[in-house]
Amino acid sequence: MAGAHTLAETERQVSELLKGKTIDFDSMAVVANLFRAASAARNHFERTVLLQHDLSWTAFVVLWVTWIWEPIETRQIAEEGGFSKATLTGVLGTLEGRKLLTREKSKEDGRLVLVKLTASGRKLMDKLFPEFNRHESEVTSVLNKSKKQEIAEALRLITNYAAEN
Amino acid sequence: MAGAHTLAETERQVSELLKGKTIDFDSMAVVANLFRAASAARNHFERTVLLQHDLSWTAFVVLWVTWIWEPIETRQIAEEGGFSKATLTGVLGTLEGRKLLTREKSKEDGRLVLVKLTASGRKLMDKLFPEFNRHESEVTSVLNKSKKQEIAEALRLITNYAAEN
DNA sequence: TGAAAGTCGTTCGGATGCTAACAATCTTTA
DNA sequence: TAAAGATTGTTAGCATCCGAACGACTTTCA
Repeated sequence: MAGAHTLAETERQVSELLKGKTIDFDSMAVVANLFRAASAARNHFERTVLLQHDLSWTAFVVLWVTWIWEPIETRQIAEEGGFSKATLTGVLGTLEGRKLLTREKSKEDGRLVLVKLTASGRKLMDKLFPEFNRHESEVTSVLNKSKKQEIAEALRLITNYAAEN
Repeated sequence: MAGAHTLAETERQVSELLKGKTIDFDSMAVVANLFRAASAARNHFERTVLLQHDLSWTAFVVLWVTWIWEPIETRQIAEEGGFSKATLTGVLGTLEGRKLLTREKSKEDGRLVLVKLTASGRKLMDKLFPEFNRHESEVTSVLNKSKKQEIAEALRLITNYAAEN
């Protein structure tokens, strides 16, 4: 990642290509860097913590959300994780096969499926999450505490806007 | 997207699960919201601007990078876009089939392939990018100008760190 | 009450993405 | 110069992901 060209060069080229038309460069920079950062961070986590536990990114997110909120309905996992329910079905199958979690029909509503971690899954996350969190600290170590809080809040605003429109 | 639980609830649960162990919540919030925002924004762009032009996210990125830097080597497209060269080969095939760009062997170095937009591809981007940029403005409209610049810079720092480690 | 509408998780088919292996080409080295 | 090594784009095989259609179940409402 980390494009070979600087942002300034990119802006110069874009304004050259669109002479006359008005472009919002500040917004362009936010969006471009948002995707770069997410992609680079995901690659970093996959290469480091996740690979040694043989977990894909999505599998980790599923375990994380379940670990925090179990018992949890599958639709909630999909919503929190940001992927489709079709994708989730496959990942749940894999993780269930590895005995890291269980699926169980809800008694109150026969349409729902409840997901829980197994003892083995819980043991994994007790070890894995602190490890993952250390890498989160590393990756964001270029920012101080108040900056982190600002960024998190700003990203949350973007998420809310984009999800609702 | 936009998880059903608030950040505060998540933090409370995590600290309950990991009693005694120290967790860096500020960094956790940055990373969690980074992925939420990227996913929500990408979905938003795909639903709105990209769908009506029958372009996938990756296809759009390829066109965008090529539009700005043509003629450009394929390895540069992959680097700027953040995907593998194998992925790029497929997307280039699709876009070449739709006559939006061309591939051409380099004369200086027989291993390289140079990519250019066709007149039709250039016409598309002249129209599409301003449209896309209006949506970038919208999605980030919750931030003022100086905030946008801060966020962009912070994300760039994260990208650089993650890409190098 | 009972039929229509809504919601849930799963399945299916297809698109997308990656790693590893490969052939073509260039560079290095002795 | 000739062989070994490095680099590039493509291919093949595999995993992941999504939208649409579906069956099971619940809710609505007349």
